[in-house]
Amino acid sequence: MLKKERQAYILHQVSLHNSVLSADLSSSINVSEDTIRRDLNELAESGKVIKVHGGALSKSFNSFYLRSDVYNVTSKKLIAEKAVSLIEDGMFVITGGGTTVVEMARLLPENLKATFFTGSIPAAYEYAQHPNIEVIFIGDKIAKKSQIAIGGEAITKIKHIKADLCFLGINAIDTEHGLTDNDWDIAQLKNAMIESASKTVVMSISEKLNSAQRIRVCGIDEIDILITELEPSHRILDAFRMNSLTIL
Amino acid sequence: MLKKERQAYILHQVSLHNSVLSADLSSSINVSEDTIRRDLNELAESGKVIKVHGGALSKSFNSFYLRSDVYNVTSKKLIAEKAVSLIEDGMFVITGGGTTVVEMARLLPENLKATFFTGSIPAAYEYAQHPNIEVIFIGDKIAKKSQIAIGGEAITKIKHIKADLCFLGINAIDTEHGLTDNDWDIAQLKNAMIESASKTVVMSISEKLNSAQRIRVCGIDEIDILITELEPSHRILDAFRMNSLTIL
DNA sequence: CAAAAAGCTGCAAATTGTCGCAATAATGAC
DNA sequence: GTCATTATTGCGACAATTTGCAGCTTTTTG
Repeated sequence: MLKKERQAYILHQVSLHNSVLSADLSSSINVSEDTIRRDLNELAESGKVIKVHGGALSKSFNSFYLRSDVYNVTSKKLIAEKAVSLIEDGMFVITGGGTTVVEMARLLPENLKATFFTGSIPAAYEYAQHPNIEVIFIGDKIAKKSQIAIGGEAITKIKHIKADLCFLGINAIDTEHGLTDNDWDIAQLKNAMIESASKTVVMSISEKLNSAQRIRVCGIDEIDILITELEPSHRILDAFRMNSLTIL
Repeated sequence: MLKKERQAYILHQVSLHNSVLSADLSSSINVSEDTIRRDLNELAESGKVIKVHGGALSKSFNSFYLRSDVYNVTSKKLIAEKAVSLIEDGMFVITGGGTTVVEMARLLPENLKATFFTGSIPAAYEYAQHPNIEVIFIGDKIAKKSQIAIGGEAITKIKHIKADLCFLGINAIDTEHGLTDNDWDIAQLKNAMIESASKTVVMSISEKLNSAQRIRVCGIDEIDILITELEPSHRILDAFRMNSLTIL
């Protein structure tokens, strides 16, 4: 079998099954795995497949999420960067959904090894792109608006988790009412997450500070760390600092 | 043998087998390999064949494999359309992941009201875009390659579901080995889904018919409906029809 | 962390390709 | 018919490509 012919066969198999193993190919065409590897390298270099340990993947498979964020991206990136610095190797982290969390997911350093729990589809998708992170999806009925799993099932599952950190993007926070939200199910979920984690980190752009919504998630005293896009010393944050929150 | 005659013979062989080896030609026409090479060079220069190390390939050879990408999309759409026609209002449907399933998700009619269970992130994302569909995500550890939840947790959850229909995109199927896959976890998952549903529908482009992978998912008798891009009466499908599968 | 699997590097053997050259066949002019 | 010219072919030496193997490193997995 000619080299090109073999590579064409490999491409064909990849497009057929979305992935191939070097060992399978080797035995089905009767050439050494070295040869297959060299073929895969060439195909990967010319961009026809994506090479992975042990085989190759179809290129078209992984790209269904378009990055179409618009609003407050730079603030959210700033927040996300501060958030990432809190995560250490080996940690169990539970996170909600929302754009800030997704932004954080994208900024996780490549070599970080940790386990992430989430019920948010976009967040889970981002975590799954990361090479060293274990992703556990907390399933239940999916709320359309927020693309997050809500319901008793999810809450029970969350209660069985003991995480080191909980990251939440939030809708409203003030020192009087604490953390509030406008969706009952989401509020329950966030509450459960907070109770399951040793430390709770809330992330918010400064606009949302000192505002309140209808439904209470938890009191200010259950939150440990507050991250905004501002300097930690900014005076808007004074009130929170006085409630013994750590400000980043 | 005249030069032109020889080249015509070579062209004939190429169109017949899609590829030729210089050594084979040399021995079958009794000329030196040098001569063959010179012929191949000329044929390649005038664009009649594609020359490669050791021989030559038919020009249509490459486009045959390149076309298959595009061509597969349309077949997958065809398959998805047939699949959609099986779903009725009020049904409980459980589905796997994979491109065919995602394609089906995109084609669900706007007014359809049904409940969908899945553990696939891309599929759940698509279902969640639909206005009238309830989406239940079956959570567990996410397998990176396939973006699908796998593990005992997911399987237990699936076993508690009683669905009307199960849709699976598949890797390989034949009448002898039944449904087979190349990933152990995915195979377990598919098996659980099949057992939880009254009717199982498998979707496959015809190229995957009559092929087998390493791990068995279930026997052919546990499958009810087979959908391919072909006409149901196509003779490739005869073997499956004889196993009392409904073919669409 | 240790065993197993996969990958990489350098190397040697085999195959294939190229170039120049000479022998031969074909062609056309005389 | 003869001769010169040209095209074609095969040969030998050398270059390039391809492939498998052994030893070692990296990655994965339990």
